[in-house]
Amino acid sequence: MPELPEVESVARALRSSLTGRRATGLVVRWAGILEPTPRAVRRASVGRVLSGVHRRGKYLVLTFTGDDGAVGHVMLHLRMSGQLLFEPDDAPDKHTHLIWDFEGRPLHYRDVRKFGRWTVVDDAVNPTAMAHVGPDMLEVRFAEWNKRVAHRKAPWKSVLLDQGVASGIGNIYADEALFRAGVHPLKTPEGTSPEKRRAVWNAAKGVLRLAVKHGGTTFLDFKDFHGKPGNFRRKLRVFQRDGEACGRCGVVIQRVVVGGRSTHYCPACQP
DNA sequence: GAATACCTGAGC
DNA sequence: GCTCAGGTATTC
Repeated sequence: MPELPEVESVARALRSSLTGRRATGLVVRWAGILEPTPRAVRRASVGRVLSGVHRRGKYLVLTFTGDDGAVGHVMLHLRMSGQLLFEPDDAPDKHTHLIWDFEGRPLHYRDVRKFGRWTVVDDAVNPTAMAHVGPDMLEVRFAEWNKRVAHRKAPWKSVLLDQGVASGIGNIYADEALFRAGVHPLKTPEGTSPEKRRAVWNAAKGVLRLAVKHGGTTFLDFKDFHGKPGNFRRKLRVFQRDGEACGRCGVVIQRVVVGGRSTHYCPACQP
């Protein structure tokens, strides 16, 4: 579930609670999460101090520095259901796959669907493994983003979800951004005026920023670092509101499938 | 692009 | 029992 705002909330929590602390142990309960191997992840991190947390789109890179100056980088992607819980009240359950120890303080990684990955990578900011990931949606300027989308013939919905164009938008915020911009999800960037493209860029950044401010959106199981849900859900205008009246115009919100993803829009506000 | 694969759980 | 789910990589 986690999209850019949810991952940003995780990044901030890691920075404030764990940077400067040493990873003193790692219990692996489901090894498929760790790439290329559990041993490699352990070697990159355990015994070293967490010295940096970088985020680009939905990706995090944690940097660990040893007393000898050696450095390891571990890229983390939560995919659909990954959660990081710091000093949780709940005991580990069958979905708790990793238990990190930071000098006596436990950090649990839970992931019901086991899609998330922790991968040893070669750099904090531009790892080879992220070569196909575009600039962060909150960072990219309009001129650069416009260059990347202008000639695309795929539906807007698919282009917003393409992490190679710009990274961070997922299914929820793609629908919300297009609603706010007043653009139909099946229209294409190529067939959209530059002014309207700017409106999409602006709406995407706006909704992401607002969601960051509200701690993200909780649908199924997003929990923040301290086990609390995000409270942006009540701000959603179209996502999973098909069949309801649009809050702006009263017309019934529709659901269609675009690129295999469920897509929600108001046919009147998004012509 | 579309289908499929990776997984488990919720809801019907 | 079947369909769907906030993501992404891979394969026609």
